[in-house]
Amino acid sequence: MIKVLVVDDEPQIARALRINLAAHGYEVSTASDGAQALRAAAAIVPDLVVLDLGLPDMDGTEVIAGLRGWTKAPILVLSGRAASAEKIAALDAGADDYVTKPFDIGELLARVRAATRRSGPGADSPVTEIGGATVDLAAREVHRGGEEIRLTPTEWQLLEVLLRNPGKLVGQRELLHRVWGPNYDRETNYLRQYMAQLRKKLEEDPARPAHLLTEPGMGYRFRP
Amino acid sequence: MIKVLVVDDEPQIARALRINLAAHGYEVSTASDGAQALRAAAAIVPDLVVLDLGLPDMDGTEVIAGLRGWTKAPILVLSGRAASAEKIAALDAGADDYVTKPFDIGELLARVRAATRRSGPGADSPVTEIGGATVDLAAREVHRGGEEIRLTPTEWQLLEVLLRNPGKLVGQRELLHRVWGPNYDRETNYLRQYMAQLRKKLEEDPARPAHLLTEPGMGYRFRP
DNA sequence: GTCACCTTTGACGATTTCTTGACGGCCCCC
DNA sequence: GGGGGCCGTCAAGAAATCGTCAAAGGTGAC
Repeated sequence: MIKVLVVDDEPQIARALRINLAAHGYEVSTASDGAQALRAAAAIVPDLVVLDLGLPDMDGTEVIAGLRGWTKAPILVLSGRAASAEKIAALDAGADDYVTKPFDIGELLARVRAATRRSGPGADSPVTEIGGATVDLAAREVHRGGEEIRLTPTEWQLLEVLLRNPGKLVGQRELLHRVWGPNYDRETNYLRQYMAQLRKKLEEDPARPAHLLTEPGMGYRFRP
Repeated sequence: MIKVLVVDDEPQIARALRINLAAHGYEVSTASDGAQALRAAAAIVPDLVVLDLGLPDMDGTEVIAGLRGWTKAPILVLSGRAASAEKIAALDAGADDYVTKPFDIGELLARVRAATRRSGPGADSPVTEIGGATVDLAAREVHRGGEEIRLTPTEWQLLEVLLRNPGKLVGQRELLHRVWGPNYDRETNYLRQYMAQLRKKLEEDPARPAHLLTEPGMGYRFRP
């Protein structure tokens, strides 16, 4: 089932979207502000995000950037502003479509179909190899030698951020923000703790990691 | 170069699109009716199609269907009709986006960027060449002859400031401020120390630097 | 209430990185 | 020719960071 995350601070609109999307066979989650949206997205890993730009806590483009950091799921932006500059900013931040309110629900559904059609058959099961383990981010599964390995939610989030940036260094501040939230800046002991757990579960030789690498003083890197 | 096929029977609009797209680095072809469009598409295999629905010879959805039969290139539909039924029909026929005329050219370009961004993820981060080494600032990676070279955090910061101002002289005070903070003004020995380390790691002949140059009494300069 | 699991915290050597001081060579100016 | 300033280099102590172990909250299931 296709998972859709609806982000809107107006309960009526959120409710209307939820009902219509659910009626067409989508699995719908909702969030009412930017922080909630980012957390919910990390938790449920949606296939599509419908995002209202008029959120109370964050600028819309920040939310888009936060999502784009780790997911390629289509982002469909709703907004009351029809100004071209707004549209351009949102689209260039990483949004896939921009619909101005008031909108026709039928058209929105068609745009949702168009967006999911592209991304749907494109990616089957993006499995990543780490040491002797295979990681399936979409299915949230890790196997090693036929055995299934369980990861905790925090371990998943951390691993996902790293795997979505293969080869690239991810700063420790960025990791903390993405996994624990914007208020965490210096709790690098969290990173040490969870990186050690991930290595123990995934790496062939946890003491000498070959794929989950430390860049001293900067952050961590996943090497395929 | 990204190839765009513009299909419109109104010469003014087709011309305006061609000029704007070409100005932004796209390779543009044009067609003025549906049959031409399908033939041109088969010939040049575009990466994106901008399609006006009001064609003289065929219905717009037929053109979309004809393209969708063999290509997954994004189709961006232009139309004077704002009716939702039209939009839904076009989107469900296989279009990726639908823009009603009159449209803002900046917005259209943003939608083109959004559409091509999805389909063409073959964008590696830009690398800079220094001596025999390749520096990837985004990934925080340095290679030289297949070997990986490690830089410390301070070395990265210093190198980044220089590389982001290619060819330009950066004063030593500016370097100290950017890397160590606003309280450092005269600690030029830091610069000497770290410039020497960078040269040893990056330059072909560290004693006679070819890219990380000293401007005596002023500062340092990166020469590409 | 108890249990199992996950998250958060604290602390400690081992290692890397940063800072600091000193010395000689070079160039420019006097 | 002499002097001063600036740069490159080397070496060693100080500081920060990392991996690891251990244990204290928290939360939900039963």
